Amino acid sequence: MQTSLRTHNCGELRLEHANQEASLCGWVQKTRDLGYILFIDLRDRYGITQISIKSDDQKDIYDKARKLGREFVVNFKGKVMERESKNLNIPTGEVELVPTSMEVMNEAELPPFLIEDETDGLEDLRMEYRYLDLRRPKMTHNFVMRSQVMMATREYLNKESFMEIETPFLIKSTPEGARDFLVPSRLHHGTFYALPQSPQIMKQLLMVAGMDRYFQIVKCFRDEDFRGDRQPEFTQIDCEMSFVKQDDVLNMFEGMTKHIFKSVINVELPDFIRMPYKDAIKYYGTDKPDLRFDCKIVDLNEAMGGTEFKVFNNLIENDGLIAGIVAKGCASYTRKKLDALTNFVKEPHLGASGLVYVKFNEDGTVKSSIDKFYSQEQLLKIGEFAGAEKGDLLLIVADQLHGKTRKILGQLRLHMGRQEAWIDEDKWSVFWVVDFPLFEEDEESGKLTFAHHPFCMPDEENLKHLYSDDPEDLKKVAAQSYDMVINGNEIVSGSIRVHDPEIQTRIFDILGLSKEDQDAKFGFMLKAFQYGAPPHGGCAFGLDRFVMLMAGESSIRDVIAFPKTAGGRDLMMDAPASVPEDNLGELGIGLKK
RNA sequence: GGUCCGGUAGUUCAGUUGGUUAGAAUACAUGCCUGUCACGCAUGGGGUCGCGGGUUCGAGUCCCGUCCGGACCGCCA
Repeated sequence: MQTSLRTHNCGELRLEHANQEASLCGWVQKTRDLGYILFIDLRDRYGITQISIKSDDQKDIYDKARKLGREFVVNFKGKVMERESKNLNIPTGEVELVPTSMEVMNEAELPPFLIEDETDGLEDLRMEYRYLDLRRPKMTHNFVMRSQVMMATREYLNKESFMEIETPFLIKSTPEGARDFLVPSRLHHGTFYALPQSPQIMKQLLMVAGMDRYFQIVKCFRDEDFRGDRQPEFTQIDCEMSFVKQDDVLNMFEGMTKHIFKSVINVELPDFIRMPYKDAIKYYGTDKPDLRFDCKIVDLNEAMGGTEFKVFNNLIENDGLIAGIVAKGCASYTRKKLDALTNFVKEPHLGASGLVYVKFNEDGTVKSSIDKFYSQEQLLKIGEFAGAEKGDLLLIVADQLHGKTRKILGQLRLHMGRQEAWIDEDKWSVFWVVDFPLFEEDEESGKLTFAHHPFCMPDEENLKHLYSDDPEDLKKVAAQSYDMVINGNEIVSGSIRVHDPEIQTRIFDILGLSKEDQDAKFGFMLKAFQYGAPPHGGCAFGLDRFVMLMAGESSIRDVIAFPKTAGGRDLMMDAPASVPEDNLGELGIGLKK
């Protein structure tokens, strides 16, 4: 760490350096003046080192140092000494620097919040003074980790012959999915560039261009409403490979993920399971299950019939779905707790009509909300069917729509997992979900849309169904697409792509895209495919979320250097902002009054 | 686009049916303190109660509007 201003950084001095001369530069985090002695915590990116100044030994420095304010930038030169009383909580805690000289390199205004791990500032204030927030050791650590993830990515992909190629940010708007950010063209009034939502089409064209293996750590832009975990601009590790089948892609990026985990946080991940999409939905009610705890959804239609309970009988007759989860050890739940769970599933966004509970008490008795309709024996049988043991609580949801029942139970499962602390925070759940459907039917409207994006290759087995006009046949078509799920978060998404212009055109047709639209939006792509497109596929990692999980943070804002608020504002530079009317005129734009 | 919560000292918050001089903690300043590391003790300074309008003898408090922040729904192939 030697430079012309310092010999060491603030994180590296140890007992072995005792009695050596050292020069340290950093920020004053805190001073503790005991009268005869003054302690200063000097901080930089690497850590904190204590400076110790006695008033009788170093009167001049002591008097000057007492006037240091928080966040002053200071250089101390002196001798490293073993401390009289050590602080084993920090790596440098066995030594301190006893200075023979002090230079204030820059003074600082009093910062608006405490620049320590446990800050008193709320998020908006931290955003406005982001450069101060980033000085906090916790934040610094997140960005060290982010950098390491990017380095490990490049290291791995470089070894595997991937090329890093930049693709343009000013492209054509192709509103296939989310809203585009638009950039007006000054030279061609009335026309607009769009910022890419992802380099999807460009990377496919790079495969047509014969680049064979491409990657890019790249910003993507989406002009949707934002959330705590969603930003208008975010970073993807975007990857694509030629002459591959699905397994090749899965193996490659499973390897990369293991490499990153090993080199950044020293975790050895076991081989990833590959869970069919259908199973994910069936057992966990979501396409991104958190497998750090078990608790699968159990279908109960065949166990719940044959009684006087009309609600369930009707559902069984009409092919509805009754299903439940077994909450281990929760039979002792009070009325209040059960009511809270009922309210949870009844919330509008889940919309359950109710929640049935069956308590399998430790003494062998059974208590349920459907005691009126089911005998103890019947309930015990149902419990056996569901795999519930003494002390367990069976929670049952039923709805005509299968998808809805499973979604509710999936959410309830997660809720219980958090509430009962079933999730082992030291554990990692990393695996692939595969065999997504190509098309998805909205259960309420019955409309057919693509589940992933329209460039996914149908699986070979069901390719023939693609040319059927029957929606039921179309729904059988699976896509060669896959997601990597980490602790219940979709971190990677990818597919084998369509490289045959005929199949691509057919998929656009099915989606109801007119020939004119196809030509206007994707003509250049369809044309390129006529000039020898290789079979290819790839994926994209959501870097922000990936780093967030590794750093143990709950918001991607904590791993993005200068993030925006939920309203899409940058509080530090105060963007977006208005521009002078002249500038708009140049662009051929007028504002609505 | 919708629903809800919030905006009071540098900061985090409290502030009773509308009623004297708007409080606490922390931060800051000054002094004291022989080893602190959340140092301790004492004293002190610090407020356009987001902004605009209204009701009222009187508004931090009630009403309307507006701006900002947050949570959630829709949206996010």
